[in-house]
Amino acid sequence: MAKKTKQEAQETRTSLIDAAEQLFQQRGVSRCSLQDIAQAAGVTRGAIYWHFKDKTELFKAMMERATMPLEEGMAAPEAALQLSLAELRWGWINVLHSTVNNERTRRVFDIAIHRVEYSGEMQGLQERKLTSLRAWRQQNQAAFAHAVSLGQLPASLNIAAAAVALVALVDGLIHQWIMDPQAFDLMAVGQASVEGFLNNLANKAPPLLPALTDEEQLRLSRA
Amino acid sequence: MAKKTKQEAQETRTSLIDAAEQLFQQRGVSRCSLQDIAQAAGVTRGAIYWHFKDKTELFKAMMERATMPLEEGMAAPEAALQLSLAELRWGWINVLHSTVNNERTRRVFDIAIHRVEYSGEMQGLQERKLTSLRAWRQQNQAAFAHAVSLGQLPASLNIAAAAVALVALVDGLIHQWIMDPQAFDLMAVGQASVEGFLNNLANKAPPLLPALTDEEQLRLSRA
DNA sequence: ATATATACATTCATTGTTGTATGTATAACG
DNA sequence: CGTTATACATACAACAATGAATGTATATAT
Repeated sequence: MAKKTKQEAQETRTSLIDAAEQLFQQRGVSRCSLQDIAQAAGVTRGAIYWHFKDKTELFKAMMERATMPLEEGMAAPEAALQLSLAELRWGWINVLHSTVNNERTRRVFDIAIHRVEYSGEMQGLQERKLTSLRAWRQQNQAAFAHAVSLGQLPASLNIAAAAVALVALVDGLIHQWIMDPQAFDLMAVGQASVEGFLNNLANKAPPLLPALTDEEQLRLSRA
Repeated sequence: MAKKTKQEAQETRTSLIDAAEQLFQQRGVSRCSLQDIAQAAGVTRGAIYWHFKDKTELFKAMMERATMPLEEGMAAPEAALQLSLAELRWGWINVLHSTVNNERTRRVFDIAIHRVEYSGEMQGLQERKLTSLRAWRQQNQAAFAHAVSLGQLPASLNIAAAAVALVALVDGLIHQWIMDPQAFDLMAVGQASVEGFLNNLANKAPPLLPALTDEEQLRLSRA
C-alpha cells in the first residue's frame, strides 16, 4: 500500500495505542495478539512492528501516554521539601479527580492493576511503579517533616510511617474503586479520608482502644 | 508407569500445586506452561490433566488452598453484627500477621496482585475477590454501626464511608508491602494505622486544614 | 526529476502450547 | 485372585502467535 504522510503515520501510531488500550482492558494483555490490535486499528501487524519493537514496547508507550500527565502532577523533588499540607491534600485530590473523570486514566489504571502480569519482559514496569511509589512516599514524608518544623504537626510523629499509610490509603481507595466503581463515591470518600487522616496526625486524643491483651500478643508470637 | 496409591496421588496433587505456586510467582501465570509446572513437580502433563481440568482450575485450587484459612478468619456474617471494635482490630492484625509470617499467603498475594490477568477464564476470580471485598466492607460497617449504638462512636459518623476507607487502608498497606517488603514494617505500621484510624473516628477535633479554596473548587469542576 | 527513505502490507517459517487420544502398570475392590 | 478403575506417561494433531523477510507505493529530500 501507499506510504502515508508523517502526520498520517502519527495518527496510525495513535490509533494503534488506542486499540491496544481498549483490547488490553477487555481481554488482558497476554490474551490479545498483535493481530487483534492491528485489526482493531484497521491496519496489519506490519504497522505495529514498524512503530514498536514488540508488544512490550507498545504496552510501555500506552502506559507512558496515560501516566505522563499524572507524573507531572507530582511536583519536582526540590519543591516537595516546601510542600504544605494543603498542597499535599490538593495533589491527592487531583489524583482522585483524574481517576474519576479521565476515562483514559481510569482504563489504564484498570489495565495496570488487573490486566497485566508483571513478569518477564514486564518486570521493568513493576520497578518503575515501585520507583514512582517511593517518590510519592518521599514527597509526603518531606511535607510532613516540613509541617513538623512549622509546629503544625507534633514532633513525636513518625513521619515515615505516616507517609506509607497515606499513600496506602489513597492507593487502596483507587484499587477498590477501580474494581467496584458503583460501590462508593471516590471523590467524596477520598477527600474525607485524606482530610481525616491529616487531621488525625495532629490529634493527641487518648486512645479509643486498650492495648492488645496478653493473650492476643501471645497468639501473634506463635508462628 | 505404575499406578500410585491414593495417598501418593494426593501427594502428587499437592506437589503440582506447590510447583504452580512457585512458577506462577516467578514467571507469571500466562507465561508458564503446564509443561513447566509438570516438570517442576517431577511428573508429566498427564498428571495435571488427571487432577485438574485445565490451568484455570489448577490456579483456582492453588488460590483456594491459600485463601481458605483467611476466609475462615473472617467471622460468620451473623457474628459480624456483634463484632466489637477491639475484635475488628484483632481481625485486621491477624490478616497482617499472616501476610508477614505465612510464606504461602505472601506468595499467593503476590500472585493474585501482580502475576495474573483477570480476564477471560480468570474473570470469575475477580468477581470472587469482589464478593470477598464487599463482605469485608459489610463486616466493618456492621461493627461500626454496633459501636455507634453503644455510644463508642458518634452517631454522625458515615459508617459506610468509614468501612470503605479502612478496608482500603489495609488493602493498600498490603499491596505496598508486597511490592516493597523492606520499605517498612507491615505489622508495626499496619497496627498503628488501624488504631489511628479507629481513634480518628471517635475524634471531633477541629479540622487541621481549611476547606478547599474557591479557586481549587473551580479547577476541579473543569473536566 | 530522481533517488532514497518511509510506512506500511504480505508472506513464510518456526515454535510453543493446548487438548485429546491412547497406552499401561498397578492399587483397590469384591 | 481376577477384574476394574485408577493414576498417570506417551504420542499426536492442530492451532495460534511471533518475528523476520520481502514487497511496494509514495512522501520527501536534494
